[in-house]
Amino acid sequence: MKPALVWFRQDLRLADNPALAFAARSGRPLVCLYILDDETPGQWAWGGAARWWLHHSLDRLDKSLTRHGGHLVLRRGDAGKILASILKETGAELLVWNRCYEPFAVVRDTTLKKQFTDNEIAVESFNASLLFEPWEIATKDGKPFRVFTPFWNALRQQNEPGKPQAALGSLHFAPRIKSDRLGDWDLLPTKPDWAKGFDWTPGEASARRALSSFLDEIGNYAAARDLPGKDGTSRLSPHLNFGEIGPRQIWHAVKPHAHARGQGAQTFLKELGWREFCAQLLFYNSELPDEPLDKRFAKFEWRRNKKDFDAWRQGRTGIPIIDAGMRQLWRTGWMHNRVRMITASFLIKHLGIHWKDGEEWFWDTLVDSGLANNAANWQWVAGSGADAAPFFRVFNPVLQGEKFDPKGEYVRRFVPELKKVPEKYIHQPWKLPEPPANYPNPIVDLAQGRDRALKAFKALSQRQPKG
DNA sequence: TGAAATGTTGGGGCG
DNA sequence: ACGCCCCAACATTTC
Repeated sequence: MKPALVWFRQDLRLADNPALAFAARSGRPLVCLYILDDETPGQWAWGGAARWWLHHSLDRLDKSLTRHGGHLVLRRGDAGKILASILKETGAELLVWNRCYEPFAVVRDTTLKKQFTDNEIAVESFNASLLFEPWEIATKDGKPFRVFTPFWNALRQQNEPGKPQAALGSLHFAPRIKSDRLGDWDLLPTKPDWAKGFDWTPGEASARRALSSFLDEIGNYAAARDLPGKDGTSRLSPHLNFGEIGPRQIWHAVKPHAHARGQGAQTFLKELGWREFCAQLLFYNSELPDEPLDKRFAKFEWRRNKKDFDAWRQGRTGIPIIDAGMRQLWRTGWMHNRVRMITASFLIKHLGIHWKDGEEWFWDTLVDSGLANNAANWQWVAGSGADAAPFFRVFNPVLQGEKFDPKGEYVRRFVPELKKVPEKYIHQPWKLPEPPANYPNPIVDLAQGRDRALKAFKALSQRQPKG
């Protein structure tokens, strides 16, 4: 029997993997392939931290396949060319994949499906990375939603998302073919090894452990998730980003907790809803990562200030909660969600710097930098996105710090210069009679920054109707 | 998934 | 005892 080619992309798992399951059930010997395609995505090829994750995740996937007697074939370059050559090399007559929803991926995959089908190759694609297809959740007149709450209500009125597929028994594989060596892809940092502080274990098994330990604490999620000094979030995002675990597996594991006391499970399911909402926004608005959804923002005059931007990136703005967040990001490849909102608001509003600059930095430094989430959320903070924060909503990083990191645990963990600052001043050390000499003064006066932002954004909001 | 300014209320001090 | 003022505490409005 001719082989089936399984093209892995953002579904680096064996469980609940409909494409893999379909290929296995076909009875054909399997060729499992991952292509590092940096050409198709253009600017949005995986950033540095995501590449670190990808390296380890591919390594884990290969080991899982090895346990089943197979291996993962690695190739690098334009996906279409590589697929064509492997189809020829192996004689495979069936090609399967799980769908990606980034606009460039949709274009590529649609073209390839037609091209290969025309050449007598059976091509099947599946949904492994969303609860529902973007086109399955629509308004009464069939349009995509622009506001989260009605989107969420519509999602909840659907039948339950499909149950995850049971784990596969045995797999059998086609003879081994040539593969790149993972180490030759240079996905890991070298010069400075900035990933040495990453406290993550990529891979499907680790994803499942993360889910299971999160479920033990999910009752506290509603309140604990806002406290960056606590470990109250699921930390599933990078696992989801590469599909080491699927949203349906998570949904059905969390659902039984949704009737217990406390809002934890419900609140968390809603976060999965935001993920779906972002995916839909990008699916229907291909310009989302690059252009403001609200066209009034197209001519907005952002400040260009390299010095301020560098201070933000490097976590030396002189505002403790901002610096703690930016340093957590650089050191661990991840930032607590509450602090993502605060740091993003500070960059956009207090510093007046373009949200795209922030978006690109997060893209490069986050291990969970999904295109849809990253773009939609930056635009949300900027006020140019869907269901966006109004322009006048400016986070005060001092108040946010006092509210959500009242003892300064989080700040002290990532900003050692402030370790000894008393609680009262931990979020505004410049008010100390003698501020720590090795910690910078604020690069912007918070009241002035807020004022400048309000003026600029107010002028913009009066310009013309939304586009 | 804000913050600050402004308005209102009501208890207590005090003449 | 009463009215006046002060000012938390809370609510509403505005940016």
